Amino acid sequence: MASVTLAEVAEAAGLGESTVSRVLRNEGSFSRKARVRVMEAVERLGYVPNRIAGTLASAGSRLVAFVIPSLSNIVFPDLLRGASGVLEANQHQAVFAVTDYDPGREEALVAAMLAWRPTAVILAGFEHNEGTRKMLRASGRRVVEVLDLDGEPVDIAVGFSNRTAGRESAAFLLRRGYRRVGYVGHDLERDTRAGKRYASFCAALEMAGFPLVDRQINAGPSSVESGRQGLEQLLARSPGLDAVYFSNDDMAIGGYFHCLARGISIPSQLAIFGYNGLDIGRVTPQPLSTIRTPRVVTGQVAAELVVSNAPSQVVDLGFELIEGATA
Amino acid sequence: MASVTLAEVAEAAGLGESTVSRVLRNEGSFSRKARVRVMEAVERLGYVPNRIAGTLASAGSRLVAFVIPSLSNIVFPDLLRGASGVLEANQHQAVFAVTDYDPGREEALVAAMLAWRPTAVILAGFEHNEGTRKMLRASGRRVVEVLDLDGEPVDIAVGFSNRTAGRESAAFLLRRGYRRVGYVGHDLERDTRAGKRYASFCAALEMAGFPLVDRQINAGPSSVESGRQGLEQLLARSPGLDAVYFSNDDMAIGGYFHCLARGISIPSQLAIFGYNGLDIGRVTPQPLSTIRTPRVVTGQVAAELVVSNAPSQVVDLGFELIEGATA
DNA sequence: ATCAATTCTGGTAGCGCTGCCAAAATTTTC
DNA sequence: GAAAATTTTGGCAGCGCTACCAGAATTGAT
Repeated sequence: MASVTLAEVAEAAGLGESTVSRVLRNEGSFSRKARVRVMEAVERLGYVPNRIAGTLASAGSRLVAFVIPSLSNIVFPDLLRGASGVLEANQHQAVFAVTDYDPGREEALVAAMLAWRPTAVILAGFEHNEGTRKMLRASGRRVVEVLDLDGEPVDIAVGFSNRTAGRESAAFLLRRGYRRVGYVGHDLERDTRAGKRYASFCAALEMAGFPLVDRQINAGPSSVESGRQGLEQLLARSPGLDAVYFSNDDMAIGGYFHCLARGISIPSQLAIFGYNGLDIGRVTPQPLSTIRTPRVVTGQVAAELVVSNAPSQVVDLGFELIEGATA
Repeated sequence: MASVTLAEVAEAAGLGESTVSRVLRNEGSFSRKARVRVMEAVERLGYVPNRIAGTLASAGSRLVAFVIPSLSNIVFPDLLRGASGVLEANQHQAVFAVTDYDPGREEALVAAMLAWRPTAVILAGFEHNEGTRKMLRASGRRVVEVLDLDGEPVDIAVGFSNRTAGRESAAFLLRRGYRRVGYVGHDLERDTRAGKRYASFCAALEMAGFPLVDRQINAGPSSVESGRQGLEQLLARSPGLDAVYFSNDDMAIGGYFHCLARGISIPSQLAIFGYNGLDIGRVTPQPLSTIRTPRVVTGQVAAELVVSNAPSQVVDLGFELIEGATA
């Protein structure tokens, strides 16, 4: 339990603590001989440096905190995946907490994270409590808001515009000639990015003179199952639709399965359009029409900006519209 | 950024540091008046406790470290999801790092994690470098090895037996009358749990007198796409198969899509069996035959054992065979 | 009012490390 | 070989907090 300390290593190596510290951090100057003696002692004693103490002494925690809404939505594991590679390569660690789309929890979790004096706090989108925002600003930490661009960043923002994505999705469907369009989605109050896509999608349809015909919004998180049920419910009510926009690809794949099961032919009877560009959508018998978002890259870029202590900025990574074969 | 310290709060509240500390931790005794004065000062100054310092002083980091092979395989986000709820409810934080199925990286990352003196280290399976195991044992930290049961745990193990899963999958296919069975999988060297399932699956087939006919193992991680391609390659070589076992559900769904696209009727022409029990498999036009593993619960149980400082033990959470309609 | 029991409070020594500085050792220069 | 320049080294304060303990304040009993 009482783990080996740097002082013990110094003792064993017959050197001063500062010399050992310098060798271990490979910083400042020391002789070749000192390095060998230190390494030998470290090996022999099984010394593992204590970063807690190191951080306290030097005020730089090399911890990057992620406060994310969910882990069920693939978006967030992808984000973490992109970031963790970059962080590990730069001797940083990722800490995370899950808010479950609850701004109150988010506030509490941000406070808990700040207690670790992280290099940066990375969180999803711009919709935070005023308390959260205030804490972040007062913390002196770097703040990166990711996966959205439609809002006023605290410090850095990395992502893509959900409003633009919604608008372009509508434009695409209209270009393809669809006129009786419906929507199947999950909880929009909580997932504000999905909400933004929905709002601008509807606005674009309306502007073109073909407003949204009907929508089915199911409570709870997005899922394949919810998409399948949602489409079934929507079609029961509005059988005349010629296209359906889904809140994301999980939901869209669910809708796709519903059509397969019911023999609804895609896209001639019904067109399907998603959001995210999941791998699975490329391998379905008909590739899914969707928008591919750079989720992993968002994580990478956010991590790079943070480890390099870049200035405040907004990075638009854009997205790619995948025509696919379902719309 | 010189953040507010406890000493400043004490000054502002006109109290001693120890009193403030006690109030903030809600421990030991202090008057109602002291609490009010402290809270007022905290609020006014925007004080955020420094856990780094607190941990150093009290030797209990309330950090739980996850060292996992991947974030692309849904298994691991599910594990983290289960754990993070329990940890947050108990004022712990999750830290994680991704090894990419590389034991050398695992060793380095475990060392980096131990530098934070976490309450526990949670890692996947039993296959670690000798150095990793030695470090873990010497660390005095709790160690939880998850998602496997076939091995010698360092401390605690929580999960299910991959060998049993492989064996039961084979038994199921045999019971259903399949005799010419193939396998489509991803990199087995690296994903040792998939390797164990494969080995015991084959052994069970052999014992029954119907050894595996052919297999297609593609490099790289598991994915829907890899499953689809793998099945195509396998069938090109061995057209007479009547059932295929996939290394997991992602792969199996890929195979399912291949059959849909090629008009191979399931299960009469070809049966498909997966592993994991992903949600998506329940919603495909024909529900996927698979084994459902308690991934989220594994995370919850691991976290609970850790925060309650439970004794060393092995927890078998079992799994459920889902008959589905594809085999 | 007095004394004991109880509650509350503050001073201070670390926790293990890094940063600073001065001292010691080594190398270079003349 | 002495002086100057350079490299290497070690001592110690202090990062912000908690644990420990002694002392002050309050309460209760007599």
